[in-house]
Amino acid sequence: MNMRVKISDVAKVAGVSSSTVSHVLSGNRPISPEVCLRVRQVIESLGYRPNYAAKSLASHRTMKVGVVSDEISNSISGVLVEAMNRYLRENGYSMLLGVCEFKKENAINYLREFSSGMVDGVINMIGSVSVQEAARECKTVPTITYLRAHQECPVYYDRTSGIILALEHLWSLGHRKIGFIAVSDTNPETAVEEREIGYRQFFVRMGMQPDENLIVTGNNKIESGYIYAEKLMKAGATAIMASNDMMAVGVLQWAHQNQVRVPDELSVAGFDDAPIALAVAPTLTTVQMPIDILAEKTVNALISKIKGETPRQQEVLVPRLIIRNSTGKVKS
Amino acid sequence: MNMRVKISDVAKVAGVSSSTVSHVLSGNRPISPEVCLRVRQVIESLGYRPNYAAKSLASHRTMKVGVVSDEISNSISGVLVEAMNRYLRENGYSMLLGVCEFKKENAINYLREFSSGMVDGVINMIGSVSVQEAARECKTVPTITYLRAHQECPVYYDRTSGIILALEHLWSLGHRKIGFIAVSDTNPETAVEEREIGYRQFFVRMGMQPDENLIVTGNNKIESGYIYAEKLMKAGATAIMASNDMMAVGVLQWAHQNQVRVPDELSVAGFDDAPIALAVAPTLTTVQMPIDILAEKTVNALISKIKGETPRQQEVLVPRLIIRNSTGKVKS
DNA sequence: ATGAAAGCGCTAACAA
DNA sequence: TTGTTAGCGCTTTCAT
Repeated sequence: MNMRVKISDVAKVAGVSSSTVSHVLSGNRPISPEVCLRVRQVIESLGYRPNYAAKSLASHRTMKVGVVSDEISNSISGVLVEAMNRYLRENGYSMLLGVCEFKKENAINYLREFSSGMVDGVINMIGSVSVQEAARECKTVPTITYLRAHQECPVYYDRTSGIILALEHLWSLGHRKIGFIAVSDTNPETAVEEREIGYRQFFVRMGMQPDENLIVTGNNKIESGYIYAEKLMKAGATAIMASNDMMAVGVLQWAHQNQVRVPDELSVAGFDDAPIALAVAPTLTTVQMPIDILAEKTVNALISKIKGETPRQQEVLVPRLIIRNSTGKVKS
Repeated sequence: MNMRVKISDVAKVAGVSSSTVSHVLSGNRPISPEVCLRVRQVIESLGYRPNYAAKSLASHRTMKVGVVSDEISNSISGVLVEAMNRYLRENGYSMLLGVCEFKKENAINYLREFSSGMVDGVINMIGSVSVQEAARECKTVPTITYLRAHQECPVYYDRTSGIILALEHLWSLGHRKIGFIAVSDTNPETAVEEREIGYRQFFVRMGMQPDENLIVTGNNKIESGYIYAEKLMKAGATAIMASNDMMAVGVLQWAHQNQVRVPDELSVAGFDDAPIALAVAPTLTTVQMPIDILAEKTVNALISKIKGETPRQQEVLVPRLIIRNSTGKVKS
């Protein structure tokens, strides 16, 4: 092992005690200016850096937060993780990221690993891990599960009304036969998938029976949109609402490949407002996830929890519709 | 602080010494089957989990690798980070990720933080941080800088010949006026941007002077493609080669908005083969980064370095052209 | 095959 | 304002 310079070395050279050096670094006890300066110079000249493990062992704090996510590239979760990272750093924390690749086993491992003194708090973003499971695995380490209907989650984002917002927009453009690409993943906190509920609710509210031929279930990926677009068109859809942007992009791709003009012959709407919504042509009308707010509130909630403050009541965020170029009046 | 169960508690209940428990866990000393079983049962029933900080303080190992990257969402780096994460875990390491948001200051901070006993090794993916700088900040901690021409980097990927590959393809389709969107970011290890070199080299090889009106410099983002597409078309380009996929997507977007049909009226090629290359319509012809191989070789090199093995010689990977639907014969 | 005990490098309570 | 010292919870050498 490399003989690194330690706090006692600094103390010796500076002619003070280790605890003085420690306090110069932490700043939580008054130090005379001269001593402070001298210690800092010695630290500089010796190239001293505090040992992280020793520090956290002694102080019972790591200033680290563990985040478990299924993926980070090519999806809205990456944007979210980046935003959380930003807020964590603003509060002096570093992020330890566990990427699980949709394997629950990985997620559980990360939660266990993280909570054995590795971090001060955990953010669980894994859809298949419930609030209770996360809390159980993390034992005494403060844990926040991201975006669930469950009371203990600091923020919740109402996907049901998000879908309704988009459907109202399509309806106002004259669309009546609106295809819907649902998703099967239901999180453990809600019995049924919220976006599909929104779809069904909307049509009932409009005095219509939702047409089962216009409802298909995808896998959140581009391919689902591509595959189901044709089926929905054949079923008479003049517009397609997808449960996320990736599947909406798949629909656009199918349309392009089959000379179906968007939005003239087919309107397409997505959900999330992922970066890709702006990259495709035509740009995608979509329901926006307020990523920054979600990240901030989640991080803040965790930090309060770490500090032992009593949690605030759950906040419910209202979705916003972003109208771009993939939706238009129904063809007459 | 929470009174967590520690190794001595397990030892007491199991009627053995702490060191025996430790060895049951690590497996690096023979233990009698009965003792082993008893200890494991006690561990289970007490819900014991080793304290991470104490472990690394005593063992001088963290089994963690720090990765510094500018971004993770919406770019090829996220895919790469995910791939590295996979290989690291296969080797028993966890990843500590530092997202720097293109601020060099953040990068330096992460490198310093990581190398103060927080990780066993560091992977530097920040373009503006040179091999030397990274090594300096990380002191005695083994460090690998990702994808540089520099000798000490385990893999290198020849972008110059990658561009030439794509240009040969366009040339064979009859294109002679090929616009090029370069990028200004040059990494500290190479004096000039390699992709631009490739472009210039190609035309010289074809016995032509590269036309300066057909060369513009973008910022790696979609908007650059969008902005420069028009300029390059006006300069007579029948095809546009972009230095990355995002800018190529910007060109597609401009084309779509201006009723320029791709590839009938304009061919477009990108670089990287980011996920978005498959999401757009038409799908993008591009030069593929061998992400998985790059990730594996980089991770393996770091792990060897951690183990103190002598580094192997740098490996140079050959790019591959992926022909999709955004390139076609020049219009006659 | 197992135990005893000396640290790892730091923080924080207590003393001065 | 500063120093002394007792741990933090584990690994690992040395003994047995």
